Amino acid sequence: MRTIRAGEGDQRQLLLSRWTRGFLGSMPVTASSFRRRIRRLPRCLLRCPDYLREEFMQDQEIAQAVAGLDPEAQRLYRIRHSLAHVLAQAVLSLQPTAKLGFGPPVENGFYYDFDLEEPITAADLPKLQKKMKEILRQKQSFTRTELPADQAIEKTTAMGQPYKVEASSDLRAKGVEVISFYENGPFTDMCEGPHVETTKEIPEDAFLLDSIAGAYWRGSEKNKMLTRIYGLAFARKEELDDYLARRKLAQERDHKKLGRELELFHIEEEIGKGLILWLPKGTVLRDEVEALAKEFEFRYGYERVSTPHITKQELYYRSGHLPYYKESMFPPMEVAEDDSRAMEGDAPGEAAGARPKEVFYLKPMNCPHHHMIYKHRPRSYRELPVRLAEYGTCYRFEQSGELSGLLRVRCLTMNDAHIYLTRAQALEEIRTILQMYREIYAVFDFTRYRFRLSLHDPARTEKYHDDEDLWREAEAVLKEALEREGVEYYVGEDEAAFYGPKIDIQFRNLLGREETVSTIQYDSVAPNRFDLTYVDEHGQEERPVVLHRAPLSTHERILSYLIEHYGGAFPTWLAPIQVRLITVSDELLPYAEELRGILRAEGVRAEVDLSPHSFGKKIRNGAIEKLPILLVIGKKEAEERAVTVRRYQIEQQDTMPFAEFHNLLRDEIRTRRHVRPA
RNA sequence: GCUGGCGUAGCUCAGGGGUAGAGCAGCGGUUUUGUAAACCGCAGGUCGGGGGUUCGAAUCCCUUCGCCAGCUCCA
Repeated sequence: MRTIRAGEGDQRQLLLSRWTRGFLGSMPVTASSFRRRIRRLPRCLLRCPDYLREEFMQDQEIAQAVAGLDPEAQRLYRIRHSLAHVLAQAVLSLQPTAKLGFGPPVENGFYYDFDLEEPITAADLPKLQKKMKEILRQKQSFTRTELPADQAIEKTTAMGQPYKVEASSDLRAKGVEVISFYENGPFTDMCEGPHVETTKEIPEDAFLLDSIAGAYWRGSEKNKMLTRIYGLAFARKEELDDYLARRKLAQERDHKKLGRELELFHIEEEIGKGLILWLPKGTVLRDEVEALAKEFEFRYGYERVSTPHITKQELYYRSGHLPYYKESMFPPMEVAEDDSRAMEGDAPGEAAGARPKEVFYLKPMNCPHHHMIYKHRPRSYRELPVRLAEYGTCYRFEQSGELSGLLRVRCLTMNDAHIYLTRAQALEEIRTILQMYREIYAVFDFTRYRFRLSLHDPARTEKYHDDEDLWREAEAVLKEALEREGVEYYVGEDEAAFYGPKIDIQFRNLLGREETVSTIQYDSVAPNRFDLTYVDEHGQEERPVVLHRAPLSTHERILSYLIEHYGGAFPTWLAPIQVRLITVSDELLPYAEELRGILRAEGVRAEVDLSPHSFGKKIRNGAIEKLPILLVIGKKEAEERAVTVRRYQIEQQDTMPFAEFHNLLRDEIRTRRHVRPA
């Protein structure tokens, strides 16, 4: 039985493992489990950048597996890949001097990168698309030719395609002997393939040039930025339409849009980018999520702490954030007692005298503070694990282009905790953390996530600490915890933190983008840097291990997911307004207000609609605001001390005694039950 | 940070050289209503900011800020 293992050292294997482990899952992977999972491979292939795919396809076993993919997936792959060539052909016909980068198939379609003399804008896309359709109608056939690497380099040079020259030279440098070309009509491209036989196979109405964006050549910031044209492509028109409809639906649920419409949060230019103003309703969401976290953490033996937002630079030299992490931190504040009130514009030093200034930073993380709490007195092995939890607010100077709604911000509040324990306790504790994570996810019915074991790359000494023994131990513990808990996971090579490996939980949002939401990190560095100790049963001082964990991420990030996950229609326990009472006429208001009083006395977020609108309008407003429960009160209900319960998007309405409703509601909120349309 | 696109009323959007518009929301009246929009009226904008071209700029040019998408980054 052949076993494919990650991290076999050579570069190719590393690349391979990086892009395939997600689909191969737990390692080592046996041939049988490999075959079982191979069905999921196409997506991986499609998401894999072109230059890595070449590496990827050279693995015999994988290449064969791909060849054995279901014919439909293969066909789609060929269509998308061929459309990329057709796009390049169309671009060249408009701009013969365009230089070609890579043009691979990707999830939902394809792209091609161009170095253009004349910029192309979105307005040019219809023209290009028309040209592509003309090309398709020409029924051009694709023919493959193979050349020895040397000749391939000559050929690409003769073609006047410098990027292809670079790519072919690199392939030769890696020992590739034969390089293939595909020719269709007047167009030739260096390409691994495979392609359709002729453009006839490509349906004219199932693709669409979608967007234009910049992309660095070979994905490196140091290289020139090329123009990338994205296209959507499917095997049938209905699939394209279906995808477009799904995307439109996803856009309707965009947390930025819902955040504005439902008055959850606001970003004010005058306050600063990436700095969120949480409106009253959004603050309820934060508070409820926080209450959930505190409940779990109490149950799992955490103690809460609280730490300041600014701290002297000395702490960050000790932690190693300075100078290493400096570019992600807000610039320092220099303060001297004498000039702390000095106005901007005063001559520097004038008021300060000779007194040395203190330098403060906004904290980018909570860990250093928690470490100081741990070490404020000697610790005994008897009290380990010590679990310190804080919803800590941190400030990070993220690159401006990275900021996006709630997903990437500059002020964030983390569901943070640090666990201090002996090395022997680590495995059990990590298993317990994993259990807690899964319990928490179950509350929200999360399904679009996967676990990633994020390991270090021993070759990148500049990125990681250099104690290989510690790496081995830490990576083994995380891996074993995952396996003992029966968690499906994949391996992310070169995804560790500098201080240790991690288990990251990758969530996929509605538009398919994946982000780390939760994390569990094994820190082998902090204990030394902070000189953390405990006294063991023999009276010896020992180093504890530190685990960082954040199941509920940051308020900002988890709420961006929750808003999209629920499409703004939150379950009752989470909803900013849980119950709105709507009266058929004003004379019933006193009854409604009495019920509201009863509910609010118990902490239920209930309100009476006192607006001057018509009854119908009040119902409509309640629906637009996506409130989970509207209580309709007419004469009939008032006489019987009843209510009519109307739930969001549930047609069936029930009239019941208020007391009965009250019991149901109490239970629904306590158990955090989500009542949804069937 | 880079590339491209976009900034008009609280929101969604029209207007593309000749003094700024609609719907919704808001406010004031009238209406007292049984399940997704009652009626009438009022108010609301340095057209993101700054500079330029022009007799005249929301409109053309430059610059700056912000937003969006992608790329890069993400302890």
